[in-house]
Amino acid sequence: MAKNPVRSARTRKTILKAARTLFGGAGYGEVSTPQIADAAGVSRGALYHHFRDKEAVFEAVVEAEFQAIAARIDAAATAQHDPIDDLVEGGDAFFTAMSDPVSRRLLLIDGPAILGKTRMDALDACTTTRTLTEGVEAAQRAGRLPRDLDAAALTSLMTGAYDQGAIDGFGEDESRQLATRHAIRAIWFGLSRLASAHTPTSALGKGGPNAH
Amino acid sequence: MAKNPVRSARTRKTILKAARTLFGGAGYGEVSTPQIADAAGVSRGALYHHFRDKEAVFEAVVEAEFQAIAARIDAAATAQHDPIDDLVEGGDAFFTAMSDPVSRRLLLIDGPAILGKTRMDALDACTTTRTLTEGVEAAQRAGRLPRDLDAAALTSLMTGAYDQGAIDGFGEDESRQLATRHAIRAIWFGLSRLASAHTPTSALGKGGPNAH
DNA sequence: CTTAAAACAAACAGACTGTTTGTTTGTTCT
DNA sequence: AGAACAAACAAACAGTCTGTTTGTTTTAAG
Repeated sequence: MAKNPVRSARTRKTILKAARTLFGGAGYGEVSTPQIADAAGVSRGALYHHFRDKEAVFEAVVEAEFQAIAARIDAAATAQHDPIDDLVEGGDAFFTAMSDPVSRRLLLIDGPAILGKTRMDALDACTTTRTLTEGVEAAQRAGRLPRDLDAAALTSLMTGAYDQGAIDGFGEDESRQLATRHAIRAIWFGLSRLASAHTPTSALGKGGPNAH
Repeated sequence: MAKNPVRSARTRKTILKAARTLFGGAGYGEVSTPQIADAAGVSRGALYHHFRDKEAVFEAVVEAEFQAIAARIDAAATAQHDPIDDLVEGGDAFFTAMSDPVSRRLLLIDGPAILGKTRMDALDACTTTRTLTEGVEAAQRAGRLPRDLDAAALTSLMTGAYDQGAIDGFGEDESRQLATRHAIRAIWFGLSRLASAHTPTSALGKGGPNAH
């Protein structure tokens, strides 16, 4: 299939590097294939030799970005004693990784719009979401998160919270970043309180403080 | 400015209706201005007479969508005794409104990517986000949410949770929708537990169950 | 050294965007 | 009512982009 794998890999990498900067800076719709080819120092023909179309270039960029982020999260994952602490730890690593505006644009803004939920989930399933899902399930098994909550639904909600927190909170100053980290910690610990109190969460609501 | 306001409003509305269906169905990038003009039964000239460019059409569609959703949420907002119940109520109305896949695509997927955070926030500030922000601040004043949490940061996180919950949970079956509503209720009640317990949230973490 | 396939370059066809130029419709003032 | 004028709409145009096709260079294998 590959007659000259070393050259192929080199130009492919060059194209992806240029594309990442452009897509992450201006957004998918504002970047043209001539721009990418010029920035990479290759012809448009070369680009279309290595990638089916513009969207395939973007998808490859996003996939690489996911893997890079996942690697950084895994590197920061030092197993704590408490599964809740593990979740907080992983989330903090995610936030730190998302300090890069290019990563934010690629993974959180343009990715879902261009590739769609299905393909984004497929790319994400093996990386950042996996960490969160496993963490939630482990915490439920340990009784540190309410067992009657649907793990997939909760994971989805918390993913959204992390993503939005990164978008809104990490283009800003340091104090806002701390406030974001603090708030998400509070969400985890609040849920953990519900698990400690032996009240089914379905019995909650429609009452004053500490209704029972 | 408008010499013939009745005709103007009529065609503008026709264009927006056609554009909403197309944008909400196929996505901004896959819809062309000839398509919109054809679907609306007008010429492309008419379209560009009423709107500066394709993006302006999309922005108008999103703005109208925001207002429609906000109206539905306000209509469902029956002030409860407890501010937490108010928050849950408003969120449920949001989820119900987001059962429409067109709304989801416009407001949650394409909107942020095409218009960007700044313009989306400007459109959202007077509608759905306002409800949530006010609810959070009211709950904090009432001591039903931890006062040491940054209201803006928490609102941002919960907005993300609601958005992702709508995207992931409301294209699916009924049981998943219930699980999503249940999980977000648990988040609110968990936070409310932290406020009831007189523990500063900053003191939480790095400990077993009910550490103190 | 020859050769065949991969890697790359360049030219091309179709489509789309935004602008310009021209025509119709409706209002307003006398 | 009729002239004058501006908004509303239609159609043609220029420039750009995407994806394909055709042609050239490079490189590994025989």
